[in-house]
Amino acid sequence: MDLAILGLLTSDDMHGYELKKRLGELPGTGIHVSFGSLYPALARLERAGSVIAVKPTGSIRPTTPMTGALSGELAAFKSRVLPTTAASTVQPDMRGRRAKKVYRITDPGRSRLQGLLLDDVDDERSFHLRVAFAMQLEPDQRTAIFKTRRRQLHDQLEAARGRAASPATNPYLRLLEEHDLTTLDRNIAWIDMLIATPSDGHGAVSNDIPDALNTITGGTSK
Amino acid sequence: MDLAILGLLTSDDMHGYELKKRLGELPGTGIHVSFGSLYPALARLERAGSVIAVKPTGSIRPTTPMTGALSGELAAFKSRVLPTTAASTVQPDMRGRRAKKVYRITDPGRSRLQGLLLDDVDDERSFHLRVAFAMQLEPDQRTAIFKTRRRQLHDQLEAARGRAASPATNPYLRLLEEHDLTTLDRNIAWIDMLIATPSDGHGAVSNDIPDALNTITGGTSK
DNA sequence: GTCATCATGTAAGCCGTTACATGATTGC
DNA sequence: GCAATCATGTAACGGCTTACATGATGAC
Repeated sequence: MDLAILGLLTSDDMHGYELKKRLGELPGTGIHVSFGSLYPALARLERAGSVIAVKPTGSIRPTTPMTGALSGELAAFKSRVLPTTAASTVQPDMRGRRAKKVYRITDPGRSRLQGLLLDDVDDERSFHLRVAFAMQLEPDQRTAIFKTRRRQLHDQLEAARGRAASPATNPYLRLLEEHDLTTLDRNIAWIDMLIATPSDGHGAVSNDIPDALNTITGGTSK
Repeated sequence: MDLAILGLLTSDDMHGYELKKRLGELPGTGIHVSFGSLYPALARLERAGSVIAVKPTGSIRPTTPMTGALSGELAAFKSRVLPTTAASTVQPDMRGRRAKKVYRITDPGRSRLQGLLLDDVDDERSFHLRVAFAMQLEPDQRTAIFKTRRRQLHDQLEAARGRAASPATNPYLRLLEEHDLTTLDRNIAWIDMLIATPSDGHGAVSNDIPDALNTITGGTSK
């Protein structure tokens, strides 16, 4: 949750309502966060200094480095916060709708994001989140995460293959079993592609999965 | 959770510890139920009359390790248990002694299972559970569930396609987007196969279909 | 001037987890 | 007899959801 928020705020300042929308639009997952968890999370992140609220005075991205201590940074931001004036409401739709509370990630927040990205991945959703924000990581960290996830899936596949040896009791269970196996295989191949993709994006293309990579998984019968 | 327990107990009488193992072996999902939720759930189901505890006949227990042929062993185990009647209820916890509690689903429990299976499906996991226990449903109910899920995925796919129109900001986000689209497409095709599969299991064979459907990203007709 | 939408928040509660505590069985 | 595993439970806690409560803004 925190990961998703901080990851999205890396690209743009946003208020809670919009954050929720963007969260739901993240591919690969069916993340639908409710306001009841989103707003408390934002409040918590703000208290922790990972994000700050800026008034929507026309969101000019700061070009100043902001490499100070937390308190210094907060003070700096507070000093540039401007009160909402009649002038700012004169242009209603020029910069999007007027938001009550627009959040911006801080340098400590960026560190927090780094840490969260390096946390153990347990399920598909959290891995997809890591992929979505993979650009925030160093190439070798990225690769390490991909490989760790690859091993997880590989182990699951081994286990599933072992189970699949015994005959399934009914047709739907059998289809589910097969679907599981091919899905695992496919996801492993996808991760191999991720690993082979350089950050500049000029590497492998999705339709071009090398056969060489498939054999690493143990060669799923096709 | 209740669904998974009742579904598994439909095939075999089981005690909690084993239930947990079998739950983890269900294909298509990474269901890892903890004891802390499993045992209270069993107690609740027992209070509700959905399951009853049956006692092992005593002397002989299966001493062979659980690795290997599960069904045969379970059948052998099952033959050694007797239902516990109200009058002859043995209370193993008298004087603080603990005993294995083998649970068996009741007729009310089977009704409960039916109801749970017909509940709204929200995510992948719960749909996979429905597929795993699809044989407990009438063919038309089964088909209705499949089609409902198909429509969900179809809508998601439409939405994802709309989003994919705008250019992805970085290579990993783009790959994630593509993976999402093809995954949705593939899962829809799988559901089509489920719909086309009769309960006797002599219909479509999974190996016939996936290769043809795998590469398509844009062609979910129907 | 009122309705839909945008926008933020709080409270109660469900569902599951980890950590803890205990007892029974098997193998050596 | 002692360790490892099998087996059952309880307690504390955490994350997320639904339902509730409130207010601002723009369209008509």
